[in-house]
Amino acid sequence: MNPKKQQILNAAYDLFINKGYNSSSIQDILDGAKVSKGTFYNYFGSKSECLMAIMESIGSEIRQRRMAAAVGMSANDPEVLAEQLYIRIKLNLEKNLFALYESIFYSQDPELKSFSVKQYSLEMEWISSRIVDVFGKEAAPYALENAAFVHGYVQQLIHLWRLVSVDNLPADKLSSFVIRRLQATIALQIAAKDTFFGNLKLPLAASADDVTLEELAPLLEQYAQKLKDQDNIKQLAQFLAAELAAETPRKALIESVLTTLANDNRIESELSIMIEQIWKHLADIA
Amino acid sequence: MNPKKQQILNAAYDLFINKGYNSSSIQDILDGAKVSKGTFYNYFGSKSECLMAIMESIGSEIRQRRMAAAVGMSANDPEVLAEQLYIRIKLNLEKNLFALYESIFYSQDPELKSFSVKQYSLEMEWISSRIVDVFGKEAAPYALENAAFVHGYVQQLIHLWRLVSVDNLPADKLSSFVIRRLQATIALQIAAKDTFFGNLKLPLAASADDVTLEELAPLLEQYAQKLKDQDNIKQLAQFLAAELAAETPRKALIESVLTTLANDNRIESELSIMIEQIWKHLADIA
DNA sequence: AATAAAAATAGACTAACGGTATAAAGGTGA
DNA sequence: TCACCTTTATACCGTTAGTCTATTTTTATT
Repeated sequence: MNPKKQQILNAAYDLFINKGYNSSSIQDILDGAKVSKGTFYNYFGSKSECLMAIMESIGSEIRQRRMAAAVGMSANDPEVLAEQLYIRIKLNLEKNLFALYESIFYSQDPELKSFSVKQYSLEMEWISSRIVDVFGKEAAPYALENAAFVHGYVQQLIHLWRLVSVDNLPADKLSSFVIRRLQATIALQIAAKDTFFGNLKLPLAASADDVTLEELAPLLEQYAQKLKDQDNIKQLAQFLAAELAAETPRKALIESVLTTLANDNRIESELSIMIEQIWKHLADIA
Repeated sequence: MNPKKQQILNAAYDLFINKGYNSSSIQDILDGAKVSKGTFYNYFGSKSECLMAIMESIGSEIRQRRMAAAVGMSANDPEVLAEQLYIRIKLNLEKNLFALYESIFYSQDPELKSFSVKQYSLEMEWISSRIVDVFGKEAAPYALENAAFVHGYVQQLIHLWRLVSVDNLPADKLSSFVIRRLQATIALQIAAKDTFFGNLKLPLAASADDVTLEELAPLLEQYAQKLKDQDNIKQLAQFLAAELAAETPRKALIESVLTTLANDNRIESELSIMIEQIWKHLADIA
């Protein structure tokens, strides 16, 4: 990453989380990053594009940490889900991201708007799929609405905590509490067959789930080629691409490389999404 | 209400819900209301003050409709709660208020910020107290966190609905669904004694609940005196104030007047809050 | 090493914003 | 007629996001 660009991102990041997005002017960013306006607009087409780059990198960090938390654990362990939930809460708290998320969720800027819808959909889709992991296939028809349950409950409990207490939010207690409530309610819901969304699915879910490992291999290869030769990640990604395309992919090797990648915090957004998809489809490999 | 002021409010209202608060300029409002800048600043000290006036009147309308929905029904009927929940959802949908709420919830403007915190607290406090109405005193320690449950769940289901379906949101089905899920989960929660907030309460709860009927009477009288003589509401409010201050208040009469007031859609915010408090304390009267 | 092409940079500039100030015009009741 | 208040129009201020252009720096090529 270009150092000037990184300077700008760092300064914008600090300002956005401390002063809020709308209240931070481009001039503030320029002063903070000690660059001029021309430099800023050389790297970002607009203020909102700068914000999106920041959000993208945060999303990437969350995906990466969540993968790291799941490595070597069984997918149906509710405590792993609670831990993964906790990862986002803690990161959001540490970096004061709530205002940031919400200020763009209801933005009028159409680019920001569609970006945030995509981010939101990804998160809901992720929670849904983890709910199916934990509670089994019979929970699938109820997964999406319970993702809403989890996400909404967490959000409101955080809001309320700030009004009722001056102490730091016990994020670990919060996430395990919500998962406990989820376990209690989802069992009853399945028994009662009480559904709101019915068969409705998120539009992106279909397309994202349909990507097979065979299709992923060339995409991964394509991504790897853009990296510099001396980058370790390039080697790993290219090996992974070749192995996925092979007649008989060696599962243990793939798992090993994935684990290494899941613990590398330099992973970019595009790659982290692919890694997650491979991980998801790992069971398909004999 | 002054016609010019009403003109401004109407124009601002239309703009805020269609273009959003931040994207609507004062000039837009002036053009829409066909008034000059001087007139605007004669009635509102700032753009945010104008927004707050709009939010206030919406809040008043919701309180009034919710009271009307509860008149003559028993307070512990879950279907009444579902109906009252539906009232807000429907109004928010009709008037496209979600963007408005969220755009001010995370505002940097300190006045707007504290205003929205107050509005939010009032809503959570209201849901909490209704939960105690419906599920009894044993639900009290869990009321606040289940208010978070209800509010957050509703919010997320609405968000998601817009992503998964092009149809109109079935707001009635949504509210009764959430109340059903609440009934299911809260029983289990009480049995398991699983609490997150514990004894923590919203700070304003204590002060608002402590207002007695005796203290309310002079406040009501004070409010009534500001009204015009020919206003029917003045007569009703003054009668109510006198009756509350009487040695032996006649419950049936008070209830009758409250019912009349609850169905009058001209009621202002300040009065509607008082009416709600009287209604809440009605059981105290012999 | 010299030079040409390309990329990065600084900063002046624009239009629009929220909000203030002021002077003139209009309306109302005594 | 007069005093008083509301409304209007408009000029003005500081600040905003974004554009444009001239200059400097970097890179590639010979």
